[in-house]
Amino acid sequence: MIRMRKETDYGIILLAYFSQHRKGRKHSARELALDNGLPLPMVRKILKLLAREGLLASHRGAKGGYSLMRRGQRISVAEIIRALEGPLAMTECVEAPGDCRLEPTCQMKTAWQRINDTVLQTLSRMTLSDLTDPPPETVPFGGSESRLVRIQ
Amino acid sequence: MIRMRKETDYGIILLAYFSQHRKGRKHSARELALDNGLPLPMVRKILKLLAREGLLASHRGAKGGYSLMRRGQRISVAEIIRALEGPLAMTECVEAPGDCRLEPTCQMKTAWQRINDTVLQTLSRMTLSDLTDPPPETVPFGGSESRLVRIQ
DNA sequence: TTAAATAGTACTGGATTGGTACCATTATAA
DNA sequence: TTATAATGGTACCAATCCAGTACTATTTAA
Repeated sequence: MIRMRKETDYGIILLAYFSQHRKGRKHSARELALDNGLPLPMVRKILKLLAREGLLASHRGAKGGYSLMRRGQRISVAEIIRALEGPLAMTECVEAPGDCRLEPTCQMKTAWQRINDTVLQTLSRMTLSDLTDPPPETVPFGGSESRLVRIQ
Repeated sequence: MIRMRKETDYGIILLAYFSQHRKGRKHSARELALDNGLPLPMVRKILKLLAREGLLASHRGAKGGYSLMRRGQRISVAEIIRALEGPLAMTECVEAPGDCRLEPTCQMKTAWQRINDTVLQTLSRMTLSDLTDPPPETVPFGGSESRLVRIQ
C-alpha cells in the first residue's frame, strides 16, 4: 500500500488552499475545515503541526489564523511530508542506523538508502504550486529549471 | 515516515538471497529463515505470498522448497512491493477512485495520481539484482537501456 | 471584558501489523 | 506403505498505530 497518513493528505489539501489564495492571507482553522470539508479537530491538529514545523505562521487571538510562510513554488511535497510524518525512511535501517538486529548481516542497507534517496528526490522536485497548477509535461515532475538525467 | 512493512522488508531480503544463488535452486523456508536470521513463521507466510503472486515457484513435499520464477534482473522492486502490500497507492483516491468523500471538491486527485506514478516509476526501474550488485552510477536508478528525461 | 482564535496535551475506539499455531496436503525415500 | 519433510490455508493474538475528539490555557482584537 504505502499509504499516506490522513493527516498528511489533509495537510497537503490545506496547504494547497493557502497557496491558491493571496500570499500573506490569514485563514482560521474553522474556515479551512468548512471550505475543504474536513473535520475541524483534525484541521486544528494539523495546522498546529505545520506551524510548529515552520511551514505556516500562526496568529493568535481573535481575527487570528494561519498564513503561509513561503510561496507555494518554494514548498516541496517532500517538505510537507517530512513535517507531518517525520523523515522519509522506508526501512528502519535508513531512519535509525544500528538499531536493526539484521544490520550486521543484511546486504540491503545501501540499497534501501538509495531507494530512499531516489523517492525523496522525486518528492523534493514537486512543489505545492505544481499540485494546484499542474505543469504541462506528463513525465516526471520538474518546473522550469529542469536538467537532464538518465532514467529507465 | 512512509515505512515499508516488515513483511515487505523481509520479502526483499529473501528474494535477494534467491537471486544471489544459482537460478533454479530450491530453498526451504527453514533454510531461508536460518541463513537470514528471520523468524521462521514469518518467512513461511511471506514465501506463501510470493508464490501465490507468481514471483516464486513452490515445490511441495520432502526436499521441496521455493525457487525464483525469473532472474533477478527481471524482477523490479515495485513488483515485489505490489506482491506483498498490494498496489502502490499513496492516497485513497488513487487506489479506489470514487470512494473518498472529498473527491468531488478536492483538487489534489490528479496531483496524487502523478506523484504516485512518479514514485512507482522510480521503484519499477530498480531490479532485484540492482539491490545486490549496486550499479556504479549514483543518480537515479536505471540500467543500460536508459533514456533521457527532464528532472529537477 | 468578552469573544475568537491558537497552544498543548491527553484520551479513545478501531484498524493494522508482527508474529504464532494448527491442521491439511503433497511428495520423497526408506 | 509409511514416516517424514516440506508447502497451503486459515485463524488467531497482543501490541502498536491512527483518525478523530475533548479540554484547558493562553493570546489578542474590538
